[in-house]
Amino acid sequence: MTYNFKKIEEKWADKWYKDNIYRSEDFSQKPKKYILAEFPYPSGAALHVGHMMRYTVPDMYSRYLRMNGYNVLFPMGWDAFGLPAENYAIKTGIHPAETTKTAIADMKNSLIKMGYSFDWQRELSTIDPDYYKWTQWLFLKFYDQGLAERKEMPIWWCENLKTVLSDEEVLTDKDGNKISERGEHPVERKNLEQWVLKMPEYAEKLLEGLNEVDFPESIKQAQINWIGKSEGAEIDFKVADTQDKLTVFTTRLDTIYGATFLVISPEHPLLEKITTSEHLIEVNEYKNKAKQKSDMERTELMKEKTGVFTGSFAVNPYNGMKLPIWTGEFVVMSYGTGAIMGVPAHDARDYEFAQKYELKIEQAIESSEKEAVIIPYLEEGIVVNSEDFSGLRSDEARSKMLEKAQSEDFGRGKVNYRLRDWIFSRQRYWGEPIPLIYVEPDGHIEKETNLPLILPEVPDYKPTSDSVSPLAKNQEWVNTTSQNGRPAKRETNTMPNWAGSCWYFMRYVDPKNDEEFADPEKMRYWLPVDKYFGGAEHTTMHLLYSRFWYRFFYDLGLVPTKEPYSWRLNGGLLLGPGSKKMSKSIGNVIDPMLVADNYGADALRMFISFLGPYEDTYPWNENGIKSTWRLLKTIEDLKVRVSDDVDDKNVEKSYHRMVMNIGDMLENIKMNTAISEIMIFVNVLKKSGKINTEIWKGFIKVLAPFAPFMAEELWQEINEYEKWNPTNSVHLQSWPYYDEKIVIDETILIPIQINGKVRGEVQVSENDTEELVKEKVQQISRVEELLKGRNITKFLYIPRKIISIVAE
RNA sequence: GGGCGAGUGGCGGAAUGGUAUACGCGCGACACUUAAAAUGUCGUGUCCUACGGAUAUGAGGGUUCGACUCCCUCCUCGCCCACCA
Repeated sequence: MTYNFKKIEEKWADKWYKDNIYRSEDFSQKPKKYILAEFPYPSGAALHVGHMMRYTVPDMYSRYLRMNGYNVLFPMGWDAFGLPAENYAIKTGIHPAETTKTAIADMKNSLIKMGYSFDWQRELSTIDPDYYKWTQWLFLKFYDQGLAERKEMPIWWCENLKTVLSDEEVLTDKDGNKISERGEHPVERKNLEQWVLKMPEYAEKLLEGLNEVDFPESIKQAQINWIGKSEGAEIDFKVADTQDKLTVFTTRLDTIYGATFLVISPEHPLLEKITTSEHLIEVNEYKNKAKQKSDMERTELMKEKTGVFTGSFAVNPYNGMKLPIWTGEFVVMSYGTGAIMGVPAHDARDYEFAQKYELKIEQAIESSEKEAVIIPYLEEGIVVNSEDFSGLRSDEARSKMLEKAQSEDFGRGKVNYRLRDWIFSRQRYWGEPIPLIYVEPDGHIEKETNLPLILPEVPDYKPTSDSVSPLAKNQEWVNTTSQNGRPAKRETNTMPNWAGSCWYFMRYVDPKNDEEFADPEKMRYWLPVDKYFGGAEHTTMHLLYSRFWYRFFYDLGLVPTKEPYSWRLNGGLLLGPGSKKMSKSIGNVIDPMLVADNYGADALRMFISFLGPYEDTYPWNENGIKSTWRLLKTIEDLKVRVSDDVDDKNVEKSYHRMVMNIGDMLENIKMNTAISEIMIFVNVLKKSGKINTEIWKGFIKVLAPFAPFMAEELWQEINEYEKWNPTNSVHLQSWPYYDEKIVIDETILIPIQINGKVRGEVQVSENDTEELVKEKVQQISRVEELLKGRNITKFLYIPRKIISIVAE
C-alpha cells in the first residue's frame, strides 16, 4: 500500500482553514493558554526549513493543550516593515509593498501546508495602517513622557544600508570588526542627531522583571550582561591651578589612595583646555590619529595601551596628591564619564599603562589573609596606606569614603549601565513614519494628531547617502500644517524594523479593534503570554525591546502585568548539509516545501522535531526524514488490522504507557522523545496481531499533534464519518486517558547489584517484604555462587529500583 | 578577561542518584528477488581466553551500597559580552 500523503494533506489543510477550527475564544470559561512563536519577516526569501522547526514544536504543544481542554491562543502574523523586505525590493526593482504582499501570500501558504494550527482570524501585519496606527500611537506615549527625544550623539552608521543602527543591531565578527546585524556590512561611528528611546531609564525595572519570569538562565544572563549594571562612585578631581574639574567613575573607590594618574578619553571635552602649550602638538597628533582609526582598530583585543601626557595635574580630593593627567584611547567617551583614575597596584590595565610609561605604583589594598600580595593585586582585601581608612575591609572603606565625598561635595554614589539609548530613527523608506512635525518658524515639535500617518507611496524609495530619509524628497508629504494652521515640516525618518514587533502579541488579543490598540478586558484575559518560542538572536534585541515597551505601558496603566512573557525558550538552528549555516551563497538551503512535496508535511514535522531538543542545533540529514516517512507508512498499513474483539494485554499495557509518557513529554516540550515513544508503540503493534478499535482510536488522538493530517484521515475513517463536520475533527477531541495501574506491573524484574556490579535479576511483587526479597535473591543459583564463602555486610532493597548487596 | 552552556557508540541523541547507550540513522548478515531497490528478520560501544568476563559517558580526584547525573581540580568546544573603569 502506498502512503498518499499529498491527497490527504491538501484536503485537510483546506478544510481546517475554511472552518478555522483552531480559533480561540475571548473570555471562554475554559482556562486560557497563550502560545506565541515569533512571527516571520516576509522579504524575498521564502521560509526555510529552520523556520519550520521553530513553528512545529509550538504547534505540537498548542495542539496538545487544545486537546486537554484549554482555550488556546496560537496566532500568526507578519513583521513586514524593515530592511530585509526593503533591500529585496531595491534588488528586484519592485516596490516593497508589492514584494511583501507576495511574500506574505507565499509564506502563509507554506504555513497552512505544514498544518500549523494558527487561529487565522487573528492574523495581523505590521505594515497594515490599522496596525501601525497604534504603533505610532504607542510611540507618542513615549514622547509624551519624555522618553523619546532627539539627541545628537556618536552612533553607528552603515554605508551599505545607508542608515543609522542601534547598539543592539551592531555585532562583532570573528576578527573584531563591527558589522550590521542585517547583511553583515561594515559600520562606522558618526555624530548625528537622531530620535532615541531612553531605555536606560528602564534598566533597573528590566533587571527586576527578570526575577518574575521563567526564562532559561542563559537568556537572563545575556540580558543582565547587556544591561550591564555597575555600582560605584563618581569622584571630582580638581585640575591643579584651574577652576576645572574632571569627574571619574570607579567601582573600586577603596583603592583611590593608590591612584597615581588620571586618563581621559581623546574625545573628552576638557582635553583641549587642560593640555599645556608644551604638550599641545603631541596631544593633537595623538587625538587626530585616534580619530582616524576605526572603532575596530581601537578596541582590538590585547592591543597595547597607549597615551600621552597632557601636562596638567589633577588633585586627589582625599589626600591632595597631584596626579598627572594623560589621554589614552583605551578610555572611551561612551561609558562612565570618559575619564578614569589609574590605580596600577590594583587594576591590570592601569598596571600595564603605568609600566609602559613608568608611572608610580602605590599599594592601597592588602590581602585579608595577611599573605604577601603580587602587584597588581585585583582582589578585595584590607585597605592600607589610606590615612583614616586604613585597616577597613574594601566594602567598608567604600561606604566610608563615599560618605566623606558626599559630605564634602566632591563625589556621589553612581550606578552606571552599559545599556544605551535606543536609536529609534532610520533613514529608510520602509518603516512606520514617526508622527511628529516641526512647526515653523522656530521648529518646535508637535504631535501628529491624525493617526495613522500613512507612509506615502513614493516612486523613489531608494536610500540616500546624505543620511536623510528618502521621504524628505517628497515635498508634498513633508510640508504640512500645525494644529494652529502654521506651516510645518514632517519628521522624515522612519521607525526601526523592531517597532512593530514590540507589541504585536498585545494586538493578537484584539486585532480588529479600531478604538484602542487592544481592549483592556481582553488583555486581562489573555496576557501575559504563557509560552514564547523564538530565536536566540533576539535575546538582546526584540526580546529586550518588547519587555521595555510593555513595562513602560504597565507604568502608564495600559497593560495588566509587569512582564509580557512568563516563559521563554530559544530555538536552535537547523544547519544545511555539511553542517554549515543555511545560506543562499553556499547553496545549501533546504526548501521545506520541496521536502513536503516529496515526503509530506507530517513526515517533515515529525523529523525536524525528532532530531533532538528544540533549543539545540542540528545538521539537516535527508535519511532522517525517510525514517519518519516510513513510520507513517507503517501506521497507515496497520489500519487493516483494527478489530472490535481483540484483547491483547501486552498491547494494552504499551498503549497506556505511551499515553502517559507522551503527555508528560509534551508538557515538557520534549518532542524528540515523544516521537520515539510513538515509534516504540508502533513496533509493538507491528509485532502483535489484530488491534483493538478503542486502542487504535486512542493512538490516533495521540498521533494528532505530531502528524495532524494522517491522524485526521485515520480518525475520519475509523469513525466512518461520511461528511466533514468540524466538530468531528480529531483535533477537537480530548486527549486519551491512561490508567496508571495498567502501566505499573504487579511483579517486576529488578536488577541485583553485588559490590556495585549488576549480577542478575529477580522477579518481585509489589507487596513482597524485604525479608522475602532477600530470601528470593539468595535462592538464585548465580547469586548463591558469587556469594559463597563471603560475608554479606549490607543488603539493600529499594522497591521498584534495585537490590544492592555488599559482600566481603 | 567575564558570563552561560555543552562534552555519552561511526552519526543525531536517550537516561537528572538505581540494569548507560532508549528511539532513529548508518553499517553487517540473512530472507524475498534473475538482479537491484523496497520490505522483513537478526546483529551492531570497545577489548578478551567470548552462553562468560573485563572495561567505557572529555581527564583526574571525592561523596555514595550505587554517579553520565552531586562536589572539587583541570582540559576542550560552542554561544553571548568585553580596553566598561
